Amino acid sequence: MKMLCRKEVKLSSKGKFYITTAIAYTSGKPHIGNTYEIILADAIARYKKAEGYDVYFQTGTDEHGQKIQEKAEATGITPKEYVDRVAGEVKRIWDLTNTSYDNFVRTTDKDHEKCVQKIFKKLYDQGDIYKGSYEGLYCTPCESFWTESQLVDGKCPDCGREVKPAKEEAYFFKMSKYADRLIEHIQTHPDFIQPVSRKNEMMNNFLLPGLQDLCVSRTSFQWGIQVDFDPKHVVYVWLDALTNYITKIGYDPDGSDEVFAKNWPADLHLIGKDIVRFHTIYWPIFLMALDLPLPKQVFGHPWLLQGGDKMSKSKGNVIYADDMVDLFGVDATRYFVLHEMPFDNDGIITWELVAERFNSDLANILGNLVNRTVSMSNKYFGGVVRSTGRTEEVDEDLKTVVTGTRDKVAEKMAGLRVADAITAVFDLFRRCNKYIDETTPWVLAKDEAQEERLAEVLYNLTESISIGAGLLHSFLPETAEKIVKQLHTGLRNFESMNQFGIYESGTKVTDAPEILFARLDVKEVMAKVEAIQAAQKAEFEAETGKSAEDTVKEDETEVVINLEPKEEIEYNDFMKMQFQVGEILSCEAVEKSKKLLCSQVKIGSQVKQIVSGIRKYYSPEEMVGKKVMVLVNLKPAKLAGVLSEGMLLCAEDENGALSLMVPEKNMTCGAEIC
RNA sequence: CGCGGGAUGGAGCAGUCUGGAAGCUCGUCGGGCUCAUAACCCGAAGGCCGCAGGUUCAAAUCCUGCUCCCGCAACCA
Repeated sequence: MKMLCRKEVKLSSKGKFYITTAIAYTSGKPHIGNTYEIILADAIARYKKAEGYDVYFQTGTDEHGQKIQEKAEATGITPKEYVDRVAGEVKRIWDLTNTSYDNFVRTTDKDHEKCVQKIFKKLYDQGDIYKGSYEGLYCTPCESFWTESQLVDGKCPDCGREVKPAKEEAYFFKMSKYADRLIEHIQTHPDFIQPVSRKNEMMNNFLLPGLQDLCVSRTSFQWGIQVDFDPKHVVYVWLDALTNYITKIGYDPDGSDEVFAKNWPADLHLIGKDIVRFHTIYWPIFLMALDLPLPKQVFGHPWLLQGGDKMSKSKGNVIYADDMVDLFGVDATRYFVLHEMPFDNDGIITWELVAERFNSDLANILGNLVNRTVSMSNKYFGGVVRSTGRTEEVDEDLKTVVTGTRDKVAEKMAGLRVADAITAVFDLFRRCNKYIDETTPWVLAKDEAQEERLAEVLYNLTESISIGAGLLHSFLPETAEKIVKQLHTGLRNFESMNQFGIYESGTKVTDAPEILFARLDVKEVMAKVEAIQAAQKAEFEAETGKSAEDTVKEDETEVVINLEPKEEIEYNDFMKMQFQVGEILSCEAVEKSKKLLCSQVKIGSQVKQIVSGIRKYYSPEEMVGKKVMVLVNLKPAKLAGVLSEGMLLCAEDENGALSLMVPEKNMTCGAEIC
């Protein structure tokens, strides 16, 4: 839902500000980490608007690619149906979090597709894109290319058949042609890549060693934008996705419209740190080739991580914006992601942390402040707030802090330090709480002679809160509006937020103050969280078919694993495999790997070297002396360069944890297992 | 030696580029207050800033080595 109560934009605009988020890949429902990006962009967009910029804010979805084609096939629907569904979901969540984007683009939009085709043609005609071939090892039945290292015993990892060296026709973009220009641009524009640590990463890893030409077409799948002059090719990902930033604001190789002329170049591309490379290398080079100016700034924000565990649906610990909004509300969700995200490092989100933040910051500091202030006005003056001029020295510091907050926020926002900006606003509210303690209105109320002073104190508080609410509006729009509504005033414009005394004296505040954020019982929250997690697990099981029917529903503590049944085998097939008890004589970690252990295993009178991926679960020391189950006649293979002549058998649980299979009674080394 | 990121009081983070008394929020403990949502305000405890060296008058910050974590890559026989 777009915000309605936007203040009329001053004509003295500071100029335009075009901000984009990365478009979300429609391979699944976005979790809170993805949602963070759009909320962050929204806060910046709203803030810039408040400052007087003419803001254009674009987001959307990236809907092409092999993965999506496969997902759709697996679900039994067309790719278009699939992306319609997911894009709808993405948009729903973006709207749920009250983000004020101006344009929601989809890469399946016809005008975008058409424009990408034109761009592709133009780049081809001018020689930046050329036809070449992609070389690798090809498995004909699977229609897949594999690299040497992906092969299993020299054969296709999917079907096990022979592969042969082959070439696939593909179009490539001549990256190297523009590399020098890009390097110079990066070096002469220190703000281009933010934070700076990412800039060094790009220079050292990709630009300085020399850029490879980029493959920009594929023939191995169809779900993409067709290359119109060579229909068996589709345009490959980045040329399709990145160009949304221009195609959807009116770029056209044959002549762009005035919207494009006004907004391009983008002022800020807000993206995740994982795609910095594409936005600071390939994208600028595409733009150079199109003879367009480069975006002014690319900010690669860090990730929001689930504490302890990695987010995974099977564990039921993925946090979605919907659930957060259900439990805490829209603004609390926005507050958490905006306030808790570090600038440079990854941040941590847990339900407990969100609940804690909710209570201490939103309920205690802010909500309670508004409530107690409004209540006192009602109690002592029938709700009328008036300035009497009975100032005292103690007022000065309050006013200094309050009027200084706007510029503090401005300074933080200029550096995209959104978390620090929001902290500055809360410092204002903290100062107000302290002011109440310093002035003790309830004491003044007992002395009739102090009535004028008491009125002034409450006026100062009300005025401070309305300034705070104004500054809060970019971050927590609904809350800010609720506050000024209770104070019976409007949102203040940015210009005047460093001036004290604008709240109209004599205004009557609401006589029924609404609780902005009701304190939460963390235990109750966690009980609801458990229900959410259980539901998520159930959904996962239903989707994957894993243990859905077989798991006894009422016994939730019992976790079982059901596998896809493999095809039935003959006894002879079984007899082909030779299992024996082996004794581990020695064991050491494989140097080049993090997961592998290399064991010398005594089987009968011979000793075999066996490499296993169990380092996470067993130390080399504890391996020694164990009698384990070994598949002996497996064809030897090299792992991380080390020869392995068999396989140690393990059981794997639902979390991927491994346990070696050992004989239940002591067995002689070399005993056959059958 | 695959690439990269990280390690700061119980928790979450700033500070590191541009060396100069170790900071913020939460939690804990003690006190104050009662207008308010058991909220607010004040105070205290709690850190050899991962380890070991080096540069410097001075190092969380710069340099070297090491350990441990986390992504990616590879691989999980």
